[in-house]
Amino acid sequence: MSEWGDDNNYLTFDWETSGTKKEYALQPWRIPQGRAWGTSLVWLRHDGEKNRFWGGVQDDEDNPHDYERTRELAKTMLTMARDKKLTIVGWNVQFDIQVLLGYDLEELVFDNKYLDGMLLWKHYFVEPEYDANPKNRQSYSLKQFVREFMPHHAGYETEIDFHDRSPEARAALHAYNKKDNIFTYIGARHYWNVLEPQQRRAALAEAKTIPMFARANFQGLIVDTLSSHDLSNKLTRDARRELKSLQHHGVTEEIVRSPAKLAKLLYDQWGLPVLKETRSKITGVTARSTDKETLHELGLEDERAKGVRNYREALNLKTKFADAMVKSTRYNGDFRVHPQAIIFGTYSGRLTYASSQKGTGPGVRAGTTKNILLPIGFALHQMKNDKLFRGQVVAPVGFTVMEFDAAGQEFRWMAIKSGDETMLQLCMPGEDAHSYMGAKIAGRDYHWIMENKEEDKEAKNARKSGKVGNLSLQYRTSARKLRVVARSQYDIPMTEGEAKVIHFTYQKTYTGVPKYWRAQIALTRKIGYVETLGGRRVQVVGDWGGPLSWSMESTSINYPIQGTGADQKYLAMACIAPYLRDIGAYFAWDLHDGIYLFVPNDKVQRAAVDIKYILDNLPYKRAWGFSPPIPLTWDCKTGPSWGGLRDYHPDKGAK
DNA sequence: CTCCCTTGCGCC
DNA sequence: AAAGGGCGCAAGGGAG
Repeated sequence: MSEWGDDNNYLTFDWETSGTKKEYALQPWRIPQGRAWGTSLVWLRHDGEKNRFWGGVQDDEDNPHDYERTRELAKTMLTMARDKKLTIVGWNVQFDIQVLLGYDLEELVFDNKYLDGMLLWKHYFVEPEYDANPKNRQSYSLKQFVREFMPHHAGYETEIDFHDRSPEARAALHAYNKKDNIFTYIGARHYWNVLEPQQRRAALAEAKTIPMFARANFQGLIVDTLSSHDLSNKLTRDARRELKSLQHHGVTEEIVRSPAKLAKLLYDQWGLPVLKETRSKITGVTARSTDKETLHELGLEDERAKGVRNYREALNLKTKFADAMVKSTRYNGDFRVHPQAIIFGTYSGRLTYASSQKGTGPGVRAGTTKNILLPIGFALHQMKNDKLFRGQVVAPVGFTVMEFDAAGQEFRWMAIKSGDETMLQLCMPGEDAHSYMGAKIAGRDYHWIMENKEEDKEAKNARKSGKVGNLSLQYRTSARKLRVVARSQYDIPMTEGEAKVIHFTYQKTYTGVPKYWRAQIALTRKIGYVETLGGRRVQVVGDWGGPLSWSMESTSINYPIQGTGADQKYLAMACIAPYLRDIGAYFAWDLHDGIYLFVPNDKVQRAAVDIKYILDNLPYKRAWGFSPPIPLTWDCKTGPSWGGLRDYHPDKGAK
């Protein structure tokens, strides 16, 4: 696919929405509940000469919203697009597709193909965000596009009231919607035309997944709130137990929740040694750290510090991952949570999930309002990897959760990108990279470790060290940091000397990796951007001798690995989409290297084989022009809930 | 009281 | 000199 081509092949569309509360306008899952609805639908075809609009206002004071009438209008659009084989174009079209789903048009939605101007813009220009302040982030909104490219139209959205039902206001809204269509058309065409061919391919693969994400966002996830209550109570008991043994030492909830107060207690009152300080990048102010790693180190010598760590953890987990689930299901009113997948939410192309929407609520003083966060979902990407926590998310009745995860994803892409012969060999069938690294570290025989890793303690520990090394050292981690991670996250005792040995052994074993680091940095400095195997790009420009140089170098190294992982995931989703539709399965959520599906119970056995076959044989050559030198395989797990996933074995599955 | 910034921390 | 990367969310603390 090259230039934009015949304008007649595209159709833009846009919904305006409202609700019984303003905030419901952005929550399409409330449409079936009657709490949200479309107020204006417009679609546009441009024939190269002039704009041809269709659509209409869907409610005002005189003509209240009629679900069936609105549905018929949307159906007309989707049917025409399907029959004429048009590409449907939107701006953040994932949202507008959710509205279509709200009108019960799923079959027609999936009969069509989509393109998204916002997505194309991101593919054209994305930069890493070294500035943590979200206010300074690049906006990719349609309004921002208009401000930048058509400044004479900037501010066309002011004066528009989405919730005023007077016929005059609705007429203005509808006219505004027409403008949105025109700008969407101009923006999408512009960004499509300026993309390089390989960027277009990456964008198209991603665009194919848009309806899958829209459906997942719309449907939400079912929460077993009884489990949530049990978990919440358990965490309350855990916290109380910890506090009981700590309160004689002056610990309170208020102190533990405050880093400043906790530092005073730990270091001034208890007189513990200060192992680490934090320094603000902005003000340069230092503070004595009370983070988890510090508490872990202190806890090796002092039981109280260990207790503080456990106490704080229980408090945090309860709020964020147990109570938040119940709160969200209550807010949504459908016993579901709707964490919203944001396609291309990161500069590396990986997804993010939003758990809340911005809204306003009553202020403390009468007649005032304040900004609040509406709990539409939960922090899916951060959910604790523990059965009790993940078990809260269950499959719908009649369905099974299936997980497919790309085996050793980052290790394999690093092997490919670095071309390191040892790494590549370790990705071949029958090899075990962690045993190999463990053998190198311990000075033992590789096959002895592999064969005895289950029974022999020495072999087991060696492999464990090898695993930490393989997982931690791919991206320039120091020996010191390795030790902290091993001790505080993997619970592996490690001296400074041992950490240095592992650090040294890693670079000695995979000599191609440090070479890749250097080459990648040099290349990026030269051309000013980094590229993935799927053709995705990120701009890296700035002062290579300045304070951001370490970050810029890291982007150069890291992006081809993480970004290619993202490409792989989108390609995987696009390739399994037709099969999922065939068997009545659907995409549920994503976790970077894992794809989670809801599959009808009686189709699980077949799907385990068929989907794995598709995924193990993805068309990298056709899609990216790249032939992997090693197998890129996927593992399959199944279960009744996220927390209940087990490795799938065809023999057991058949019983 | 509200808003903004920082710290800490969950995941891959 | 030393430095894994990518995120979003909860909570405290201080400015206004």
